[in-house]
Amino acid sequence: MQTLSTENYLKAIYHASQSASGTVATTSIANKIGAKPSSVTDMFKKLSDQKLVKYEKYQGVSLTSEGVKTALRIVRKHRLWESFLVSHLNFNWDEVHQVAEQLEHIQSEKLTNELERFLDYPTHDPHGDPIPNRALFMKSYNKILLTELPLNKEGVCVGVKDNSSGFLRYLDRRQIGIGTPILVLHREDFDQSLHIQAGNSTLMITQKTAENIYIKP
Amino acid sequence: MQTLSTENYLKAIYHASQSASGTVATTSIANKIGAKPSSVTDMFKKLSDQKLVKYEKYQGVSLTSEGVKTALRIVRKHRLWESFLVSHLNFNWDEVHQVAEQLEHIQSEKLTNELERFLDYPTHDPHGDPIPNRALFMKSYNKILLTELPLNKEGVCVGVKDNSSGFLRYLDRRQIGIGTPILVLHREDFDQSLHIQAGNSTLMITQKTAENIYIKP
DNA sequence: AATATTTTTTAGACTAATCTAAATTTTATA
DNA sequence: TATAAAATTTAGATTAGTCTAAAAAATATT
Repeated sequence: MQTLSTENYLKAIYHASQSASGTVATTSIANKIGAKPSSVTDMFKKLSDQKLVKYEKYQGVSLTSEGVKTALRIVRKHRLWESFLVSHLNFNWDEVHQVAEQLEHIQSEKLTNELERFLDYPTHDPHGDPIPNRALFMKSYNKILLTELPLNKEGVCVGVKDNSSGFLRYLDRRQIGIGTPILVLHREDFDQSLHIQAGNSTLMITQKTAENIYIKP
Repeated sequence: MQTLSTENYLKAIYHASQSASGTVATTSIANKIGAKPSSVTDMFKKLSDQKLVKYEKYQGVSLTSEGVKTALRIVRKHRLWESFLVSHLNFNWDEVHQVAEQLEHIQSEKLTNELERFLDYPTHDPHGDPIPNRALFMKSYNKILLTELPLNKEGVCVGVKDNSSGFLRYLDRRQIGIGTPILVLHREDFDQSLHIQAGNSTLMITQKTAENIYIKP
């Protein structure tokens, strides 16, 4: 049985190892968790004793297969709860994260599985991230960044890289959301900004914005 | 902001002061919480510093009005979640308590209020206990124990005193639940056992059982 | 009322998770 | 490759919540 703290570490290590390859560094987890590197080292040792991570001094950590399973169980709960909050409790996609951070720690397999059934087995959460099923298996779209979408090729927004509520609310104002059809009309050579058609409206977005939007071509 | 532990103490004190009058004793809380009396004393001091309880050495505690409010906020969440689990997630009334014990600590006013709306403002949980509304106000039925229901006077089961899953499953087997119409056919002088009509079936129940069933006459 | 029993509190210790400051190792740079 | 900088670990301290054992107070009993 994990504590709240160990669950948060496992999840942070899981997410960190998704973006970077190889092992995960102490400081990167310290930043994610909001703790000092020395505390992270202590926790790495503890998780290593429990065989949830492989840890070698000064060499960072990687999740064992048991560690991955534990992390995925938490990710599964997090994303199911986010889906519930948006679909039934009138939460906006930029409001769900903080609450789901708490709900993901509730221990009850029945609860998780019944919630999944109630939601009719969703495959993706409100940010477009895939939801692990009961067997902890998930398939993600074959997605690209909006910066990589060729000119005049129709695509659909299927997710965002940056989940911060600032960015999500910005997208709301631009009327861009999961499922919005997107077409790149022009790419400005000078600053890589894009003129796009999003749904019915035409608008300009910066390179930075485009780097945080996932597209299914 | 309360911790998980202080919230559990406040709730325990609240429930204890519902049944007994006057102040609540150290040992009674120790038993409810499953902690040693010395730990309870420590916590009483802490809660007293926070002005959530009135505490005098060797004299037990009572909740301040702020303490009552905090406790009721937790009770509200507990009962709303229990209602949700039964009405939408296929939980039986004997399975909800343990999960609700975790869910009641989730901090999000929006979540609580939206859940209440989603459930269409329920007034009672699956055990017949009243749910405090947003203003923390609740009204309970004018209920009596089944032992007090006069012979041949029609009543309806509106709650149970003992919420243990053993008792609840026993009632399930007898097909007694919230809303079941009950009529006392005969009261045995010898051992105070009752012959009752519950719904369509006639059955015998012990005094102990009758003492744990609430009836609205 | 004196004594015995029970309840409650105090004192001191323990664990998990954190911190700061110092020491060590790795990585980058001149 | 030697040195500087950055990352990581160790050592020791802190906090919240708990415990045990002993002391003190309240309550019950003779």
